[in-house]
Amino acid sequence: MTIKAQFDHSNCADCPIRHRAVCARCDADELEALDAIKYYRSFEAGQTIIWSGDQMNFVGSVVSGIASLTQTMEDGRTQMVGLLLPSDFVGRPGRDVAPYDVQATTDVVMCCFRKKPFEELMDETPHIAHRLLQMTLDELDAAREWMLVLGRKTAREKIASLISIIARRDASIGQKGLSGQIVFDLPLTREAMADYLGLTLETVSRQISALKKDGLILLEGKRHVTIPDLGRLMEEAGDDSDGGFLV
Amino acid sequence: MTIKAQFDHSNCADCPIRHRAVCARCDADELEALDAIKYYRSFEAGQTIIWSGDQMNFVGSVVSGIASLTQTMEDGRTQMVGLLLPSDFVGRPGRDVAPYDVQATTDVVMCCFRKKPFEELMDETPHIAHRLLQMTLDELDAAREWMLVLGRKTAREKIASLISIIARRDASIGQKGLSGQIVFDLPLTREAMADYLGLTLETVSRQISALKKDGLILLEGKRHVTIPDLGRLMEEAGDDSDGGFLV
DNA sequence: CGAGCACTTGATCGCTTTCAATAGCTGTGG
DNA sequence: CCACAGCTATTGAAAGCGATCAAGTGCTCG
Repeated sequence: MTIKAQFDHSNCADCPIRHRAVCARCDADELEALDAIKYYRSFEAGQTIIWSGDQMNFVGSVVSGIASLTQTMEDGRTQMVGLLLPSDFVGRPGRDVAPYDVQATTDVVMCCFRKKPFEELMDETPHIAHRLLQMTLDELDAAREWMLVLGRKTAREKIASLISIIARRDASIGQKGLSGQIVFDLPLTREAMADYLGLTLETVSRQISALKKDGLILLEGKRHVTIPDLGRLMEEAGDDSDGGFLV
Repeated sequence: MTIKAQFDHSNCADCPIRHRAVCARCDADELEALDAIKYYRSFEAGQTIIWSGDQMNFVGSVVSGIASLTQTMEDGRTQMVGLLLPSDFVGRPGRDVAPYDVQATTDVVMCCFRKKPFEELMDETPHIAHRLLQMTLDELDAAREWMLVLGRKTAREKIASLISIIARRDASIGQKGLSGQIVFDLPLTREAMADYLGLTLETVSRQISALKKDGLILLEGKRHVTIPDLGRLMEEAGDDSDGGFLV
């Protein structure tokens, strides 16, 4: 069930994702046009936002919270194929049917646009189309980065990769630095991590325990993580620790 | 070393990828503008077209042949993250440095555009930007499809997936039907397949032998494949055999 | 004819999965 | 306040799949 949005963005100027979302490049006029076709929806953690195969009648941006794109095989095996953070875009202009399940991993607020008007708007305003192209290219890069993780990394490297990516994204959104300690909460269950990494949840649990034992991460409870040295963790992930690109 | 292009497309109208490439939607004027900044380059099988980290001074389309995008870890592990077929686009407007190696898997002819003028052209001609967005979204879908393969499929399913995807793409380009027998040549070495699938070349070889023994594929020599029943092969790949989307 | 390459096949090893039991936490109701 | 259900997570033991190491085949080209 959709719960009530806990904040009212009557004004796009106040929007927390204003400068990163699909509308980032829009001028006042364009923003007004978008405003006319937008509405907010909220979802509780665990809810499915869109079912694979469903008719899509909106596209939109994640305003707050985390959602995931998931593919499922007939026999039930699942693979997460995308992690949607605030400002990420959901849906594809020009496509009617959703190819993946979209699920709210945490409580999620979305800024939705009715698809038809959005598509028309996109044809008229190059700023939107251009920004969407940029974001899609970024997602493609992230997907390809992830293919390397899925195809060639060991379980330990996969976990280290995931944790350092979450840490970097978190730091990037919160404008915190990457040097010194990084502290954050894992937004994913062990099972969701396993789905993302192509592992079982038991293996995820074991490898997290191992990283903890080796002092690469500190755990308080199940979810609260402190990274004493991100560089060391990224080495463990098999990345060159200079790789400074933030998704 | 670059070898001489074996055909001269003085005229875009004759181009074999005219209707599928980034220029697909362009009108006569736009085509002329593109024509002014284009040039052809040819590469021999095995050549590296672009090195990861290199300055990119062009973008372009694969006209003929097959190229691959590959990521490499410091210790030498590699993962193919994209397979570029005729009409596929190489390079990213707005980015200077190549993030992946691009290699010619077979002999390749590319239609290149100098990057700077292409970027300017893109800002002016929505047809190009729009088509590029479409193609990028398609590639993103393909990448996500592949994440499921890499993360959750068994070696046998991976091989079956790769062969049926090549078969479908081949049939789509050649305008051949998908019913009845499909006959084609594998454009990849066992090692390249392994790189694509996150396997070793020995495992690839074993699984191909197994599929052959089970009658799912017929082999003549090492590369020439006949698929007696694509539906059955796709079942083996773990896909629902109706999944009719062609990349 | 021999070198080089792509590929195949065999034997063994080890990592991740699978199956299974247990711990810890939260919320509910007696 | 405690007992218990339900959930998430941890840990152990055993099995299986793909990797690794190794040898050998078949083809092309000089």
